[in-house]
Amino acid sequence: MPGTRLDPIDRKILAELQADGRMTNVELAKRVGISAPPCLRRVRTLEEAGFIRGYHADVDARELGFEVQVFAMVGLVSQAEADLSVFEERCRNWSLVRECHMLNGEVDFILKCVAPDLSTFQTFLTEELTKADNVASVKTSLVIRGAKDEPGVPFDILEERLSREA
Amino acid sequence: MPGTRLDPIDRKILAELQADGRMTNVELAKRVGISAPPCLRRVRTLEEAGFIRGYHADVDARELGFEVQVFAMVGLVSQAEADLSVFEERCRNWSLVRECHMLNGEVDFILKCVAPDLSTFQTFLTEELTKADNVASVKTSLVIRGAKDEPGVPFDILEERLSREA
DNA sequence: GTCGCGCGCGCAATAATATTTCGTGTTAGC
DNA sequence: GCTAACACGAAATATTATTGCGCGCGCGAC
Repeated sequence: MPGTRLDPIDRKILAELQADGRMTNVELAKRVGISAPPCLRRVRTLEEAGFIRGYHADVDARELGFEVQVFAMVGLVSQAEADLSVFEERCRNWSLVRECHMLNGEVDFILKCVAPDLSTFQTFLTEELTKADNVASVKTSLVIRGAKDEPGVPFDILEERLSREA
Repeated sequence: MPGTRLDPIDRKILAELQADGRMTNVELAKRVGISAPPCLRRVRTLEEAGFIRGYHADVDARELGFEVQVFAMVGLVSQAEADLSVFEERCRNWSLVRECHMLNGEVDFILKCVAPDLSTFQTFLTEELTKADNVASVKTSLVIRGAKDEPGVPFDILEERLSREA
């Protein structure tokens, strides 16, 4: 809701919980400078308003044996809305595919995929992805190494922007 | 540690905490079928062993006014290790850049960026990224819409694979 | 085989945290 | 200036986390 403007305390709460989602409410309250009860109420409100979608443990995929990470650029034959939706739904059902974003430009979709090894991915690629209806082209790139991986919101930019407005 | 093999209960714990990182320990214990104290001990062990890197609230960027998401493919002039490291370090310091992965193939890096609006991103692109030392080429693609975004490990594939081994 | 030994569980007690209840101060609107 | 809505914080209560044992199981030594 754009009408529901957040105050500095709410933004601090979001930033803190983004950094550490299991922080206790008393610790959070201390950090944002209010007492525990109103702090908890704010968190609940933020959750219900959709600012917080959920909480997740960040599990190390590599430690669990998922050695391979691949970006796949997919071009479709038809870009009619119905066909786009069908492809998106298919991506949601492939658990190797962790992300699927529709792009502008020459490529229609970018997929981020994870697999235990290359052969598992290759099987998926040749037997599932490229064979899927409406898929015209697939170009893949293996991730050699990750340099930064911090899903989330850059709160520093948000604060900077807000202070400039004021 | 590849020596430290996880048992089915540990994997269930990881899967549950990935799905809901704020689940109480008693609830988690109930779900994995053991009592609370050993469950908590397992969680702590998994954290210390690095299987769990941390916990994060999933904050809705769009609700906070970050309307623009962009993938940038970056080519460098030099791929010498020292130069790669320099570029990676720079990415870590750009808060617009949330992810940075080194790729094989024609492109050296893929960056996932987030910005409040297009002009903010364009400024970053023209004033920072393309002007940075060693950057040879940048090709950007705007995300039109997201169809799936579930960072994490596909535990169903892990279980399938383990049962096949047995 | 059987005797320990180590490991991991669960019960019970304690400490910490979450959550509810309620009284108070502050502020916007009239 | 008065009132109503709102958000805070103190205190009480309910839940949860955490610690401290004692027990049973499985495994290796003898």
